[in-house]
Amino acid sequence: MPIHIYNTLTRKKEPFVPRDPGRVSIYVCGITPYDQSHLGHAVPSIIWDAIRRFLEYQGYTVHLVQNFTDVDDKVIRRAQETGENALDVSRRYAQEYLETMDALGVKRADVYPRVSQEIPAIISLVEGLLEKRHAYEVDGDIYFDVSSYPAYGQLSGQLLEELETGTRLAVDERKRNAMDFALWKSAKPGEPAWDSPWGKGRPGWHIECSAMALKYLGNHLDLHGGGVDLVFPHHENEIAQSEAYTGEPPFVRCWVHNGLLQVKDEKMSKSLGNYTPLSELLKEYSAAAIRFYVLSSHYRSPLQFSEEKLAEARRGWERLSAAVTNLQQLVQALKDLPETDGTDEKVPGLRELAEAVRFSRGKFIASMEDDFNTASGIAALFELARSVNTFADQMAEMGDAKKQESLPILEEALAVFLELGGDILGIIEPGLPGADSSELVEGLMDILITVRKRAREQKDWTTADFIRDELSSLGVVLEDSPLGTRWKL
RNA sequence: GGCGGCAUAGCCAAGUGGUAAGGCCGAGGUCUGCAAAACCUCUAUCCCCAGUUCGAAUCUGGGUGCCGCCUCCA
Repeated sequence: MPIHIYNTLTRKKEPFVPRDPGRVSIYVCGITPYDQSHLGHAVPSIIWDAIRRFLEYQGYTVHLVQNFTDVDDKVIRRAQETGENALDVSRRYAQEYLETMDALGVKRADVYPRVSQEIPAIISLVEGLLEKRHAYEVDGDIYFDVSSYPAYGQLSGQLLEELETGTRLAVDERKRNAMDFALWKSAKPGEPAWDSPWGKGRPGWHIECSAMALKYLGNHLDLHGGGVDLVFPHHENEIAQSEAYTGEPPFVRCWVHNGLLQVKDEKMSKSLGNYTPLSELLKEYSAAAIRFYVLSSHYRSPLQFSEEKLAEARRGWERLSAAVTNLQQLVQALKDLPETDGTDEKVPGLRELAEAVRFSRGKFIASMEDDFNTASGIAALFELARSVNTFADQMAEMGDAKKQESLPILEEALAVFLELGGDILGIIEPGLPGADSSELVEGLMDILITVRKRAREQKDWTTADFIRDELSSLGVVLEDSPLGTRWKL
């Protein structure tokens, strides 16, 4: 099955065929860095991270570009409030954004272009549009003439006439058409400005994405992403100006929009002030748990946020996560077993386990191929977790030979978790519990567990429970599984 | 007013024609010295109405409710 992706432009799932075989070009609308990042910003980052990793897993070479709109009304306003230089403000928040995304395990894009660094590309794009009479100048401002581009409205399904009558803002009298939008704004005092053929000024809002996308990814990108709130007017305008400029539609082969994060039925946004900074959330929740929460619903659905929901997601994630670390420990223990001569006897449940491994991998891949259905993919991992746990429960009664016989299948199961849940979704963290603790700690834990084991053998429950309780108060949990005692922090 | 989208159990959430994945919470059970973990069992006919069909959560029409966009926003 080829990958199918829902294309906002056609409102259908379409087979994914990249322009160049084996290579995928992706442009994702980035943030306007004027304040702290919140979960709403992380949603597209996490989603696109998963998409990108999946495409790479499938063998594609991905070229990912994500911009920073660092020259913008809000950045300027913030700078004026704090008395800073606008570019210093955006640089600081852009840096914070990148660090936060790192903390969330989001792989970096190949390029993070910034408006302030791309002025020449923007100017030449505006010049081209003027030459082709898709734009006009009024007092140092340049506007895009929407009437010059007949397909305007194709992405959002809006008709130009309807848009005009529905305009909520007072229309600038100097514009030819109410929907015309600024490509270039003449300089105002105190604002960052650059020289241009039309005097000092700065780019309008939409033009930068076209300029950067065309510059870094060419005239026909494979995928262009962003939140649904950007469909109109931002992406609509991007299409108009890009295609008017290149004369080679389509600018984008497939438009991909994610649903918005909502808080109490409103979208989370800086302007509504209903957000928790990501830096705060990351103190409470692991990156993997946050990713799990975001990826446990489909990317196009709106996602309801609340601490309770995040905490609920974390409980689910913990079970999955625990299943994997237990499996890792089990595989390790089996490898340490003394050599046996093997056995001809059938290992009960092993065939079923092998089947479950095969099924889960297949279901996961098929889910991701079907419009990146991460929710369904995660379900496949849970199903495998249960199969593995069931099998592990049965292993207590097996001899060493049968246990060793099971090792290859268990390793395969582990590989499924690590590759699909780990490498692709980033919700499974490899590494055994306490793997980062010192050898001394490891050694001491072994001693404590052995002492407790001896106490239990002599039914000295007081000593056994004392060890467990004291460790517990230090945050170390002991679990007596049929295959031995394991510990975790 | 216009344009998009959504509506599945107490909660979260998959599922686009064949008789409801998965997770959380809850109840009962198995295992265990106890605990924890794990496993097993149980909990929905899919917002309403009409229609198409042998058959619909899934398609069509009409309602109702909610969200997003039309102004900066991922």
